[in-house]
Amino acid sequence: MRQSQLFTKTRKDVSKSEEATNARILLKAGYIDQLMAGVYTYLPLGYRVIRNIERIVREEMNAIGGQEILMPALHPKSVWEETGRWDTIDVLYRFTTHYTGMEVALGSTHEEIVTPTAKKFVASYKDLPFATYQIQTKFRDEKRAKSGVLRGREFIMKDLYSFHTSEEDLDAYYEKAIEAYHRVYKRLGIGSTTYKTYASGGTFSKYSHEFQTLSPVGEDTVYVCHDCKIGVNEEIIHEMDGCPECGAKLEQTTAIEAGNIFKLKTKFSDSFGLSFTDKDGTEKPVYMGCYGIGISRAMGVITEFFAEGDSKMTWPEEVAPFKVHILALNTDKEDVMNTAEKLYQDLSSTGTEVLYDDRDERPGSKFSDADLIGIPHRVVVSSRSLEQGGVEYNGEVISLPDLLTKLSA
RNA sequence: CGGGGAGUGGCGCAGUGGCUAGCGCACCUGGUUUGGGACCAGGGGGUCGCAGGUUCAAAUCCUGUCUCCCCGACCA
Repeated sequence: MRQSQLFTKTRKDVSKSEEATNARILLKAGYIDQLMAGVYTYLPLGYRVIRNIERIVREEMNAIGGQEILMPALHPKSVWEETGRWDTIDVLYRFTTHYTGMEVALGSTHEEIVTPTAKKFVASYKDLPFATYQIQTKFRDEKRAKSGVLRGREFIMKDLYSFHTSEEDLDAYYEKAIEAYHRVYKRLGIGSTTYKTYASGGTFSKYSHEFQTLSPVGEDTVYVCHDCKIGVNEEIIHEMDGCPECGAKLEQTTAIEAGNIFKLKTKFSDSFGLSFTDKDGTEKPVYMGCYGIGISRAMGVITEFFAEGDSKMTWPEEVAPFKVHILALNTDKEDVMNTAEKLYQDLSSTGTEVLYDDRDERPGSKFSDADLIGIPHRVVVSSRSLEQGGVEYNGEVISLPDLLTKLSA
């Protein structure tokens, strides 16, 4: 894309009252725009990041058999009454419609929706197991939205639900999901600091698991073993005598919750009467699991991890809005513009995603904007580089053919 | 929801009762510039969050209200 055509611009300043690094970087770089507390528009650059995160998550969910669907965000009161959660989830947006006086909710999670749907298709052990997921906007009436996109009232989330004939089958799938989650975080660039963390199982089971990205700005306190890359959530630390995997002493730190997986077992199956007839002819409840990843929060976590101050950022390759950023420095020089244009065309024709800064701006502005936007590969085309026989990449001048070989998709 | 801070051109800010509300950035016109956010000259853009009150006079004082940010509590 030609940067001159991008309708957003970078901003030199954002309000000093906004302290969160992810918010400052993403606002300054023109990735997001705030509508109200905890509610943001994803602008072209930001939405490209969101779609890249979604793509990675989709690929890994598909790899463990997840079938993608899209459920409603608008829910009738009745399904939430079935589980008794209409009155107990305080973050649930509830309201009465104007015309019909019907009471409805905006979805904060979707067990109440997916379970009745599954019931319509599950009758026999032959119909199980399966897993289905969606990537959708969730609504949660947080008492206090904060930290930029890390805790919003409206956010994008992937939620996968699995359905099984037995607890053993659920357990086996749960382990597969853990591996898939590790692959997701690795591809997001935060694999090395995202630890599987033991957390309270709530009413469902002994433990659930979170995926916690270690961060000084994290709002969760976790106790970690760096050798095993395992953590223990604050709420259950009293039950642990050390690392649950190797027994070593745990170190206290802060982290951002990047994912959360639960064994729901039969809690929701029981509420909705989701059962199947087994081989022996007896009726049994379906075992369920649920597995969440905050997509928009992941964008914030990645920003926090890769930002340097609030003016410099480098996106990991797979999530970056573009792979290559071409800066044409001397816009009044025909040979510079011709070379940059050819490079832009050649790279684009191989499928490489390129942001081409063709704007009539001074070099300083272009460098500053590029630092902020954070595209991982930067190519500088200038009179100086052409005199030296090529373009600049990674601090050295290389020829166009060599560059194309390196950066072509 | 408790505590704190803040709402003033598009953005960031200054302005503690008294001229026609300023500054930087951005924007428009002309010119000079071009390797780390250029410079000169000229120009446009504001019911000072909203509502009420006090006063000869309110961005400024008082009351209410809305909103944003931070801390805490909360976070199926």
